[in-house]
Amino acid sequence: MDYLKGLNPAQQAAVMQTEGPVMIIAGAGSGKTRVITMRVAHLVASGVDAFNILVLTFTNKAAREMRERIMHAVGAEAKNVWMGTFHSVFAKILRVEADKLGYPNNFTIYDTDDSKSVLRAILKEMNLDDKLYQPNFVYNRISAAKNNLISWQEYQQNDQIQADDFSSGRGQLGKIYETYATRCYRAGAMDFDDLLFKTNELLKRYPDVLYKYQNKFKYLMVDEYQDTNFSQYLIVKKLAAINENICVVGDDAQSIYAFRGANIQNILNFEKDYPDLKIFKLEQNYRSTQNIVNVANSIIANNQEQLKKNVFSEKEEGDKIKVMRAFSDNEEGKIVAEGILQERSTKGMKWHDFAILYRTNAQSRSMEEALRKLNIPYKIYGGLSFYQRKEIKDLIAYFRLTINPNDEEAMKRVINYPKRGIGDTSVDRIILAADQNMITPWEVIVNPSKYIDGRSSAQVSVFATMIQAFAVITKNQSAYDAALHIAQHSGLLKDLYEDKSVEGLNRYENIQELLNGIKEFSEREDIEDKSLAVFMQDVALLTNDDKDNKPDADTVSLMTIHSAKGLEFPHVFVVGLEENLFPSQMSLNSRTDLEEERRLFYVAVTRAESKLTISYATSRFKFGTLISCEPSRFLDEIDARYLELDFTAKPAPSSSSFFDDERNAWSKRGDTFSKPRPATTAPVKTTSILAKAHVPSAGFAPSDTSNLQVGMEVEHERFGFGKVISLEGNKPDIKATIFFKEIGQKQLLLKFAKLRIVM
DNA sequence: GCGTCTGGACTTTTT
DNA sequence: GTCCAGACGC
Repeated sequence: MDYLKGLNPAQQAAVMQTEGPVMIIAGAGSGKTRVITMRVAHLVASGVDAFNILVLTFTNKAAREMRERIMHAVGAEAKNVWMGTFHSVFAKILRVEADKLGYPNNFTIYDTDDSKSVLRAILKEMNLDDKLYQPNFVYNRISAAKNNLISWQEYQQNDQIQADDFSSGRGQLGKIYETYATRCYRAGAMDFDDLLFKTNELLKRYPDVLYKYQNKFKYLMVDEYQDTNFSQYLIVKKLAAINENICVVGDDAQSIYAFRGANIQNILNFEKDYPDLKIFKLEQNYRSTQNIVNVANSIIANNQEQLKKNVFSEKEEGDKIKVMRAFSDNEEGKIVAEGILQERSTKGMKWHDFAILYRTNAQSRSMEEALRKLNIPYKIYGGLSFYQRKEIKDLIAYFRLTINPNDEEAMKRVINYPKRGIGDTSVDRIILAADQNMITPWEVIVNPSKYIDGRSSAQVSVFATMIQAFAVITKNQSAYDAALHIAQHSGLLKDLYEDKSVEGLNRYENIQELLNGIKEFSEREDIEDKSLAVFMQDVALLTNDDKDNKPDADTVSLMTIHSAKGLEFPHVFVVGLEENLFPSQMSLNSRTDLEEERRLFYVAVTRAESKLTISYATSRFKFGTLISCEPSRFLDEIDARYLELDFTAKPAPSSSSFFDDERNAWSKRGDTFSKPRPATTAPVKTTSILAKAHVPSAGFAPSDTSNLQVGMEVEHERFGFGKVISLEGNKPDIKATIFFKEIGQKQLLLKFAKLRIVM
């Protein structure tokens, strides 16, 4: 019972309660991962076969870390525990059962780019306005439907949905969904949401299959349960239905994926599903100082929807939370970088003790620049992953097509790369012929002369023969030999080799790196089938941190708050605490969204172990223009006694004197952060003299207009002063009718119009 | 069919 | 400010 050592009573109780439904509400930093791993260890130690345990997580990283820790606790037996992300575990099951749903076992997994590309093609074919039907929007709509287990048939038959779509002028969405689903099916492809959607279909249509897995997975555990969507919820519920040995772990306060369909109700309502549920609350935070925990508590207290809990720390009180103000995004970077430099030398800390967390990826730029200037080593997490690089996707597309020749997206990607004289027109003809003859594009490609006229059909045949040859090699040789052969004989390696630019060199190296990765795979002892097809099974599900994973490097970490979930750092900087940025302006329309932003802030704050610094800038570049910013409402929500304000930052010397006015204005302000700033102190933007009817006031700068209200007075660069008469339309496309004193009434799209709010 | 140019969109988060 | 898709010209 070694594993019980060092656990507090609540943690021990949660570990020991192995039978029946269990919910563990785990506050931030309360040793959640430890409890899960020890619980698995305990199950194995008390005689449960590791093969009968399923642990579901949301990220590969969480799964990997947990497996390592369980290995540490119970040894090699840990390998037999089924453990992985929802997507990877059910992809694995679907590979076995795919034929029941009419899919090949070697089905392709379409990533988001593939899905959007399919959608773009469909929108084009249907001749739909891509402003009204933006691929992003359509994708999210279909994704939301799938996550709520609404098939395209149900989508089309649902009166409520249809009414919504028609009233927004997007009546074709149901048809698009249908075509998209059919197209994916034809290509033998599932998108991310399908992996869950189709699993549900499988378990519903085949009770015997359900029964098989219910008996296989006698013990289920779900990490980050607050992030499950309906589709995931139902899979878990079904699998657990016989044994009811289900343990979910989560923290409602850290639910930050509602935008992806996560339903916080899944955790809030868990009790209703399992009346004899045992609930354990882990409330002691072992990570952070009391001040940090208190600040976090005071933030989350502003949310209405939450499970009551009392997170506390018995660590030292710690430093107060420092709030820094900068005058621009660049200056914010500078004071953060300087802060790190100073802290490191005075306290003897390492670079890797620091993390900079931001709301949006775009904010990394100013941070990077500042860090580079001071020669501070850093690493950006998230962002473009290795597998999303163009050259990697190209080579992988060859692999995909070789393994599943019906993979239409892969085909489109490589049929003319490197150039082989099969242009867009030919590709369009191939797809058209496939549609007309009710066959797949690949069937056209293998027999082009039969379906499309002469000119490019010779080249198409050569291409087909090449891919068929790749397929033979892939069947008979190891993953590495096949991959190398494909890279060489497709011409891709040569094409990259000939590009001697810095980026070209880089791309070539990346391909080498991918091939090295495949080589490692080919040399692994623990896998029987070392074919390229097996290597490819998980590739679509891999992300950032699976590659270039060097935890030993001593660097400052930069990442979005979302990707920081589950991590901790001694000193955390949370930057960009400004209205419309954090909380994001997309979240300001509903309480639910705003509460999610607040939980996000909670997550950010609770990453810090001993020191937390928060910063905001009073102006920032957005879409290439300088706008002025208000401090975030979240700052006001923090109990002031935990804060220490540091407004010593000096404006950059190049700035003009208005900054002094600004500073005076700020120093006069009272206890709250968010008092409306006087309009006259807007930062100077040197405007070109396009003014004709109107000369803009000195220091004219566009305000952020996302909160523009009817009745407000505004100034337009050219139209002069006016009053807002009405506002219509939704979020990004709000149209304002403004009556200008000099030129009369005008309608302006807010996202384009550069308006300064006068009052 | 291919290369270059340009207008428009993007900036909320990711398996 | 940057990137990409689509348009245009060769």
